[in-house]
Amino acid sequence: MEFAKYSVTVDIVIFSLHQTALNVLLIRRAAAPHKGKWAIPGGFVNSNESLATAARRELKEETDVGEVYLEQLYTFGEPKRDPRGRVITVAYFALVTRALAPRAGTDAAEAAWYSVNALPELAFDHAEILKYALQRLRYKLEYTAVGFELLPNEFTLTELQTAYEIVLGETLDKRNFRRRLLEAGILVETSKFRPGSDEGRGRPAQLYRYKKNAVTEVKARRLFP
Amino acid sequence: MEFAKYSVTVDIVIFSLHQTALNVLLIRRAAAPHKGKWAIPGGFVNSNESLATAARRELKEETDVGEVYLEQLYTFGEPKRDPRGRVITVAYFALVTRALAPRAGTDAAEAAWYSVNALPELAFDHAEILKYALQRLRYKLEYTAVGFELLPNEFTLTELQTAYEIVLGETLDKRNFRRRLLEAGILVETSKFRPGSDEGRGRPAQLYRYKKNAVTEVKARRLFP
DNA sequence: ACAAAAGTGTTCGATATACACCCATGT
DNA sequence: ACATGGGTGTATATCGAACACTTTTGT
Repeated sequence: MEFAKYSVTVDIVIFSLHQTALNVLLIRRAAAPHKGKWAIPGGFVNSNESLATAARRELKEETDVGEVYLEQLYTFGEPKRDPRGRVITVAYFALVTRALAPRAGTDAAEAAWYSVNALPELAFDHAEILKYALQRLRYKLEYTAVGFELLPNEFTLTELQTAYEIVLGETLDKRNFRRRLLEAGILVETSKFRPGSDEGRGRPAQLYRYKKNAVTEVKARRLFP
Repeated sequence: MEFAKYSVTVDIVIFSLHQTALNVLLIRRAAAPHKGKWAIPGGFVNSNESLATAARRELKEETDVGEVYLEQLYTFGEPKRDPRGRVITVAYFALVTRALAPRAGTDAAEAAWYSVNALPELAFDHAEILKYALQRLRYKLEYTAVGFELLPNEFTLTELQTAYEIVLGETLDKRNFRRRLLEAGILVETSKFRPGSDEGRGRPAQLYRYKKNAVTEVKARRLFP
């Protein structure tokens, strides 16, 4: 074909919860351009793999996770966004379940979790990508049940509520929260209990799991109006 | 850079209303591959233009429209989706205001509007793209006020309601519809009236315009729950 | 006068919100 | 016994759904 060809990358905004903040995984660039600056992890798409496969591969390179929630976000393709030449990036966002030790990939000097409330200056147009991802995450959380993806397999209702509160940045009413999630029919109660989290004080909380495919089931039904 | 490069195209799902059906603009391919098959219009991205600019340019090549609603939809990049080699396409969807005579572009033998209820067999993975676009349009219509983009500048409330009914595929209550849209504060009434549409019979209807930026204003407030 | 389409309010049920106390456990 | 966090119900306000008649015009 006689038409111009461009490099294509996938960049992945990886969200996770640590303590009381929503975090994103960033890498410090080991090479030019923007050497030394923090950036969203990503990489070039191989010629035999689909975009989603490339995203999943990059995700594995950065952090040891099994199944994760992964969704295509938006494609950024301004002509000058990369000084090396035209690079079109398909951005994804991922939700991972806990603070796994991040690995520095091949072209990264370092990898670290950053709270979304205290981000460093970012390379390329990554600030824009991240802003967009955050907006989408908040939006999705209100309308669907992706919140679980940020928690381990089994969790207490308080942990789940806290996760929602951290991401949405507002407090929620405990009774209303529990009623809504239980009535939505996306939770399965287990018979296990976990002792109070603060030094074992307090009444043990029941552990729940979520139904697989719950995310799609709840679609279009607003969870927190 | 030492990495593989790929062709990048933009494909645009152009929606419009004709009479009683939601239509899409399709072109018949003049060249291989899939010569003679119907396809979504699109083309290669030039090296100096952004993705959105490329989409807008292609849109103008296919149909003479001024301002239109244009939104990035999704990026499709399966390795084998185009037999010529790896082609990644950034799909957009557009809403245009009336049935402008479509023009056959450079690589099209023919262009025509097709009802989304009676589509021909489509080239490449375009059936998938179109299905996705339709789903997104319906979703957007419920949550935001994009419906106007399918109508001329001035319209009657009945016309607007009909547009919603056609796209959503269900009938709506007249009084509830009017109340909701008027209360949403996105309509401006004009002092003009249009004589009854069927041979001038019936009471003339008041014409409305919509506020610019209305689409973003209504975001996140569900219009038809 | 009649046919055709525009326009207009109210009632009822469902759902969201606001709110405070008792329960189980560890020390 | 007390400190800590888990768990539960009800009353009120708001919003959506259902529903039928009057008005204006052309013929």
